[in-house]
Amino acid sequence: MKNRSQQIAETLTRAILSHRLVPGAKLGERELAEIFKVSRIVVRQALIRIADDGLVSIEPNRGAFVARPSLQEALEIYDTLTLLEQGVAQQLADRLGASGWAELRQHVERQRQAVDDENHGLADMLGQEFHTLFIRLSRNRVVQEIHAQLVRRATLIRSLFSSQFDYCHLLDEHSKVIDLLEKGRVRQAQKLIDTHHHNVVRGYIMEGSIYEEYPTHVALAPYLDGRGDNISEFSATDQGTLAGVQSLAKH
Amino acid sequence: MKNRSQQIAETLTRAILSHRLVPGAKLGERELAEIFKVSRIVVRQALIRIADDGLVSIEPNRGAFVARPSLQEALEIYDTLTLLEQGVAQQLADRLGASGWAELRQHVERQRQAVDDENHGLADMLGQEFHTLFIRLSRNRVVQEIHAQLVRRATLIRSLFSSQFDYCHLLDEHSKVIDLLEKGRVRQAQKLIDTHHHNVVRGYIMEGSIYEEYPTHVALAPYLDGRGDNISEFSATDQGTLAGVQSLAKH
DNA sequence: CCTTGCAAAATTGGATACCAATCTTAATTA
DNA sequence: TAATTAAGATTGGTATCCAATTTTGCAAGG
Repeated sequence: MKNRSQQIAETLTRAILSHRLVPGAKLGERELAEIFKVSRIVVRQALIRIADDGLVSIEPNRGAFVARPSLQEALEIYDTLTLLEQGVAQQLADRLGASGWAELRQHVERQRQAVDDENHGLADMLGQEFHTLFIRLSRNRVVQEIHAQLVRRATLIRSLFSSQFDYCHLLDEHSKVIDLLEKGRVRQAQKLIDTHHHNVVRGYIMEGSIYEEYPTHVALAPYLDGRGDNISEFSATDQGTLAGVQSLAKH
Repeated sequence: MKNRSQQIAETLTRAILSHRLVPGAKLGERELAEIFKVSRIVVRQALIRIADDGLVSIEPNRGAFVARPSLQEALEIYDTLTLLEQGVAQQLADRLGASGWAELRQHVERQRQAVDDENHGLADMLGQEFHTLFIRLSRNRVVQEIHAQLVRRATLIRSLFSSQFDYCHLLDEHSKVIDLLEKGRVRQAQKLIDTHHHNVVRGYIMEGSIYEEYPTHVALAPYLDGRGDNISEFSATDQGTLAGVQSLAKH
C-alpha cells in the first residue's frame, strides 16, 4: 500500500475520468479532507500530483478546480496524440513481430464483438484501450507514460462534449491502420491516424456537455468504503448507487 | 510571487540541471527545510512536484533522491525526443512560414559564432536551445511542455556521462535539417534527426561522470540569497563561488 | 431593482509541535 | 567475524494555530 496522498490522487483521478467530477468543480481542501478523513496537507499533496498531470488546475489563494481545458488545448492534445501515434506507427512498421500484429487484431476483434453485442460502455473502453495497446507495443515506457497522460487529459475533455459517434467507423479505421502498417504502407497509415483523431474530435465538438454536476461528496461517495475498485468508470449515471449514499453523504 | 513550494521546486530543478546536485544525492526533508528556512511540509510538496517531472525519485519511507536514470531509460528518453522532433519536423515542413525558417537559421548562426569564439558553455546552451526553438515553432503548447520535460531529463542524464563531442558536426546537422525541411525533403530530415540524437547519445556514453559531488547545502548555496537568478547553469565547477559560501553554509 | 462598498466569514498557504512506523546505524553478543 | 538487537534518525501523517487573501452577505445609495 502506497502513500495516502497517492491513493487519494488516484481516487480523484478516477472520479474525474469517470465524469463524476466535472470540469470547473471546486476541490476544496477542507471538504476533501473531511470526505477522505485525512488532514488537509495530505489532500494538498494529492492535488499537487494531479495538477501536474493536467487534470486539476490550482489557482493561488483560490483553490483547486477540475481543469476545464480550452478548445485550443483540446485540439493541441489530440494533435499531440496524433503525433505520438504516427511516430510509433513508423516504429511498429519497422520492427513489430508477428505476435504483436496478432495482439492488435485480437483486440480489434474483441471490440467488434462488444459493438455487435451493443455493449456501448465496453466498446468505448476497448476503443480507448486500442490506442494504449498500440503505444505499448513500442516498448518505450517514456512514450507510454506521456501517452497515458494525454489519454487522461483527452478523457477529461470528453466531460465537456457529447460523445456520440460512429463506433463502427472508428473500429474500421483501427483495423485499416493495422493492415496498412503490416504491409509497410506507413505513410497512408499515418494519414489515417490523423483523420481518425479528427473524426474523434469532430464527434465531440457537436454539442455541449451531457454530464450532470454532482456535489463533490456525492461524486466521491462510491469510492470511499473498501477502496471502491469495482466501480465502473464508464457509466457515470448510476442513479441507484447515488441515491443510496446521498443520505449518508449529506453531512 | 508564487508558492513557496514552487519556488523551491524550481530552485532544486536548476541545481539538478546545472549538475550541482548529482544523481543519487539524498534530498532529506529536514536538511532542505533548514537550508531554505521553511517547514518540512513545503519541502515535501516541492519534492512531489519535481518527482512528477522525473528529476527526483521518492522512495517510500526512505526519502527523495536525485533520479539516476538507467541506460535503458536514457535511450528511451532520446528515442522519444527523436519521435517528437520528427513529428514536428513534418508539421513545420507543411506549414512553417518564411519568418520561422529565418528564426531557425539565425539561431544556428548565433551558435556558430559562439563556437568560433570557443565559448563552449554558450555553444552548448544554444545547441540545446535549438531543439526547444524548433519545437516552439509548432505552436503547440502541449508538445512544448512535454518536450521541455524530456529536455530536462536529458540534461539530468548528462550528469552521468561525459559531454565531449563535436559541436561543429552537430551544428552542421542542425543547419542541414533546416535546409532539408524547407525544401520539403521531410523523410531525409527525419532520418537526420534520428542520427543526430544517436550522435549526441554516442557522445555521452563514452565515459563516466565528470561532475563532482557537493554536499547538498553547498550545492544549493548560490541559489539562496536574492533568488539567485544570475547563476550560470552551464559552468558547475565555479570553485570561487563555492569556496566563498562554504564557511557560511557550514551550519 | 440593480449596483457598489465594506465588513465578516471562509479558505488557502504556511508554521510548529507532536506521534507512529520504518529505516539506518551502532553496539553488543555469539 | 558475523548476526542480532537496541538506539537514533527520517519519513509520513495529525492537530492546532496564524497571517493573508478571497468570497460572501448585507446594507446603502443611485
